[in-house]
Amino acid sequence: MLNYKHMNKFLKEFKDRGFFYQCTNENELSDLLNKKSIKAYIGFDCTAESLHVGSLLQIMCLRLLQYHGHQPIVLLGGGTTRIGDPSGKDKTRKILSEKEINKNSKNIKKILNKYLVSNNKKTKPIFVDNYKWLKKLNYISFLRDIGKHFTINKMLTFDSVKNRLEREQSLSYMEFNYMILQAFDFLELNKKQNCVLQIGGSDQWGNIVNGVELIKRYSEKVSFGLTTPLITLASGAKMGKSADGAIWLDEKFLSAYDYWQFWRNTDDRDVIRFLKFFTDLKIDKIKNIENNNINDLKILLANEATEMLHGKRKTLESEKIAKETFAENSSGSNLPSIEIKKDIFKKNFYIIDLIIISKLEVSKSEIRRLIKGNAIKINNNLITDEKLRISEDFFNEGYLKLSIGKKRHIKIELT
RNA sequence: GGAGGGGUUCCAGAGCGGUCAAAUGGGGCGGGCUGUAAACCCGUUGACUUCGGUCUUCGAAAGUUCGAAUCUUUCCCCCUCCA
Repeated sequence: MLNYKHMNKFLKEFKDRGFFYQCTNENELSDLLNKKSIKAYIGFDCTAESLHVGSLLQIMCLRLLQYHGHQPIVLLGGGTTRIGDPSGKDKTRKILSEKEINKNSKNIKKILNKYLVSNNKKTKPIFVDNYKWLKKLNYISFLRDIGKHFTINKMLTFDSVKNRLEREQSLSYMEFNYMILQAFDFLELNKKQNCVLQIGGSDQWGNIVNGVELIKRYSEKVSFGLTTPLITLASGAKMGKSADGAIWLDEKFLSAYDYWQFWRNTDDRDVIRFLKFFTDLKIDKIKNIENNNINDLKILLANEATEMLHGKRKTLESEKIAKETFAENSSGSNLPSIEIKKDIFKKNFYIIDLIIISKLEVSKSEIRRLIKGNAIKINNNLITDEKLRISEDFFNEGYLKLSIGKKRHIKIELT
């Protein structure tokens, strides 16, 4: 075991932050990192239009890499997405069209750029798409050059394959090849970019090791693999899913305020862990504040995480809105707002219509249920009559605050 | 190619001629307690409603019947076993 003192700084912080799960050869990697700057890569699937917090840990790995003077390579899996990674999946997933994959790839790149900006040429992220080389593969020569290095015997022992077979779920030949292609990616990046390290989630271990071995056999060169643990929440749920689905890293799908709220609502038990995972705060600093008021820590977490993605201005704004709506219970000048015209009151205009217009709810039945359940408030006054007619009288200084439950609020302005 | 099993509301999974908008669990939502936490308790969870009901759902289409998620036929899709 490596002496902690001599361990490479990047690797040390990687461990201190809880990023570390497995490494193909820790000592050697540490030595190499001590000697020089390297290039390391992480692959991202292009299955969805945006990344969500499930991928955030990987992104933070790349950031940490940059911080320590190494260069991240982001591999957009335009080619492998066409195949589908069977790791951790019970079923073959649907195959995406070319157009979708390209669109996804572009969007994902945009998000990653927010996290990986760098003026330093040496740590500037390199983006590559494996479709570029995978599409050119020639089947016969690929089998001869690459395929010969893989034995079926071994491939059958990998969890991704084994699980499928054990559960008697079919695994297509196409998916079976995924790991070979990923190994080939690593080889390609090793040859072309001199990339010597692949990082990934623990579910990628098998795929990564394959790459390391392929490079050894094919090029007789040493390379490394490093994996991060699968993050589960204290509640046992998978990271990244919430009420309305995934916590997207794209403002188009999830507003900065909602993103901020996601972090603000972190389970007590996860807060310190998440500060280490998802903020740039130094470990020492985190140790110092560990026993601070838990809610202050949550706000800190929310601020740090949101600023990294959405910038300072939107973060401050989110914090302010939150403060106004939760702490002061005021109308919240920065609340999301919509406008309605005075004319609308000429006809009967009920509370239900108001909520429909606010888009906070789309179903009238659901709104009726909410009213019965004491969930609807106007200007902090509980509404119990579903036939309540809304008039100008409800507006103070030209606006009104509509609330559903404790967490959904909107400002409605009269024009 | 042969033999079986199956597709049910967000998910899992009951129902197998009327009492079925469909058990139960999970999840979600709302309320209570609190700290915008956890745990716990309660309510709710197709749409519309003048709150009487009305309309649309059980892979798709057609049919039997007073009446179908439940029966028949055809089609589509998934799975298992044998060759």
